[in-house]
Amino acid sequence: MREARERGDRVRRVRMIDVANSLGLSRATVSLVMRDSPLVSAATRTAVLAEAERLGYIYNQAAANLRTQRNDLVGLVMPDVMNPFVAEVSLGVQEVLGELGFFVVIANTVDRLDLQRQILQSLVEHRAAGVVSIPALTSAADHFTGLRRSGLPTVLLLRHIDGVELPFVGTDEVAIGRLGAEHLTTVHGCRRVAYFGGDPLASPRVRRLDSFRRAVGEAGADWDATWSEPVEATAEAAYRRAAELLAAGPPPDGLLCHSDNVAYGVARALRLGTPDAASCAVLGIDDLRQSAMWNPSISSIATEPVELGRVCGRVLLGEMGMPVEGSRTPPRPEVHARASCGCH
Amino acid sequence: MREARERGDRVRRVRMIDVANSLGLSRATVSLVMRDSPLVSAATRTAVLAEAERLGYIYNQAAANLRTQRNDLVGLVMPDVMNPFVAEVSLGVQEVLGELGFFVVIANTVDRLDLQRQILQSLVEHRAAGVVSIPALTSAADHFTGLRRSGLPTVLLLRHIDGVELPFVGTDEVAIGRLGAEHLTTVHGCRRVAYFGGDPLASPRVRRLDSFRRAVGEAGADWDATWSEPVEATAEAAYRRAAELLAAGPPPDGLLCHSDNVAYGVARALRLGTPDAASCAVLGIDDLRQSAMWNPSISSIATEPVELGRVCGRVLLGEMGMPVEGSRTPPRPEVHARASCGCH
DNA sequence: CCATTCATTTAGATCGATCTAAGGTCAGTA
DNA sequence: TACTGACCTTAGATCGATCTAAATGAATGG
Repeated sequence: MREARERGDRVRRVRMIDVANSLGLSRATVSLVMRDSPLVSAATRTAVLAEAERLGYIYNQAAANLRTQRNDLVGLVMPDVMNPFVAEVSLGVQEVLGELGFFVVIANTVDRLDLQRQILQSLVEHRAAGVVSIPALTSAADHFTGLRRSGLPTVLLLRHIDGVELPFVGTDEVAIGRLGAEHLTTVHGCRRVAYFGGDPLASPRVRRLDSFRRAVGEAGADWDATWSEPVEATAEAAYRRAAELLAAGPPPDGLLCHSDNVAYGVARALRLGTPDAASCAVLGIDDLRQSAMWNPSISSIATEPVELGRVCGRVLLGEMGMPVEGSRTPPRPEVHARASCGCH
Repeated sequence: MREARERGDRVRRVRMIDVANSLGLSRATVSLVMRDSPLVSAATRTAVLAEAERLGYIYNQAAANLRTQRNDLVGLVMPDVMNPFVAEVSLGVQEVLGELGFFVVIANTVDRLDLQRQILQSLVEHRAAGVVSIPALTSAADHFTGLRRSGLPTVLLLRHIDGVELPFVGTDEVAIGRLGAEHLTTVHGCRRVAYFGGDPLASPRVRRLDSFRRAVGEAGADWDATWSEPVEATAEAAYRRAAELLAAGPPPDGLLCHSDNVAYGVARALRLGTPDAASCAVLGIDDLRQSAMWNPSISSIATEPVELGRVCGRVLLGEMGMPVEGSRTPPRPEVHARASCGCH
């Protein structure tokens, strides 16, 4: 054992050439075996694999990456792994790309620009095969010029950044706004409504709000600006804000919430309030799996996050110049009506 | 522009030697600048950085990794990014390791052994700096022998696998079981209790169940075996099972649930059941942020997932032979009493 | 029996960085 | 003048794979 070890407990690495020498073959042949090339004979293949196993050979990706100028790493750069919606989207991306042998990893920016910059830089320097980025909230166009120049195939997901010439995949915010307005006004006859919560910088909020407000106006219902102020998109923050507003006066009779998480907090505040508060119709967005379990069960506009992730994965494959099968259009949102809007 | 491009639109890579030649310096000097070495003069440093910027130089990590036999990649291999508890743990791990310049990424096994094997193999071949693994449920000891042999610094998290000689970090399951039993029997005077839900293979369940059951016996309360059967640890599955059991007869008067997610489903079933069902005390485990928002608000045994992640990160640093500051002992669990057990 | 084809194998260059051991400059000192 | 040490810079070997173009040997065909 002595000569096999050096520098303490560190084992001397076994390389392709060691496997080759041990069998009287060349590195090239061993390399072909490792890459499952059809060029080598079956006999050689089994001999090489057996010898590699016996010697404890471990393929060195760093060396291969250097030579081929390629890498199987695909980065999913997201601002919040705690958010069940984006977590679900990641499943779809992983499904599409993992199947083709890519090594899909998630990197968490925690919505911080400095971390986002560092992570994207790292992916560029590692010569990743591709990147899917849900931009941090405060991102500007020039945070992505480096990425663009590097030529690394990139897709922006969910949050659109004006002025960035990179492919974008997101939910159909216009449809979401319209669906929400229709459901609240036409189905439930709400006369005064608001869009509750979300960060003012988030592009989905801006677009939904616009479409929602227009559709509400067309239906002849009133717009409540106070209840439509931005609020951090967590259940706790939504609860606190809704409770404050309730203390100041009665709520609108219909609320489209920025996300199911926001709806949870709003529903709690309404339930603990006056009886007329409890009659306010609440509609979430995302339809998280938990929403059906809530009390009251939360009505929500479903956006099929997993399929959205698949679509995103396919668009990225297109960017990487690979053949793609399947839809590259985000799924159509639809209302899943439950108790919180008064449907059951 | 013509000579700068080749093969369609692909720009000829700029290398260190190009920067060096352009300034009449050697590669070595440029390399030192890129690594922020104190050996180079301030004048040379600024000149090199400016020229690198001008030429559009991008550092090649693959080449550096090959030469140094090192990599700043740390893999967090987990079975379910949708689980808010493990997502929160990941924040702690990332905090500790990210601060030291490691590139922390999350890889999702979806609790599948084949994907887990593939991901761990990939990390070994990439010569990652370290791995934190929450093993897939059906993992056996021999799924980790390859990892061990490779010498890649590894920490197992949350799920213990018998016979694996790798450092393990997890919540204090014995304390959780005891705390749960004490709260239900001593504080609320429950006479008949059960441990609800969780996968039979999950090591936390086995350990908690053991400790919980013993403490329950010592307190003189009865054990309900039917309500203690394993159930998939999702709110939906817990709801369905609890509803089934309720239809067959009255529930115990105290339930320790495998997780807050499970408690959500159980609480819903109890609330929709008979009045005596609603009086059953429910205690979750993990204390997710949402739990305070639930109706009824869910009492839970808090395990400080972020701090647990930090502890895990520190243990991994230790494995990598780096100096470590801070605690390497998991935080002590404590009961956060709310409405679901009858505290408010 | 030689030319041709096919299947398999290979030598040597190459990817782009870092490391080692040594070299050059220059000010201060004996 | 020669020596010393501090400071900065560098030539050449090296990491471990893949690629290109060519060699090898066996089988086939005329």
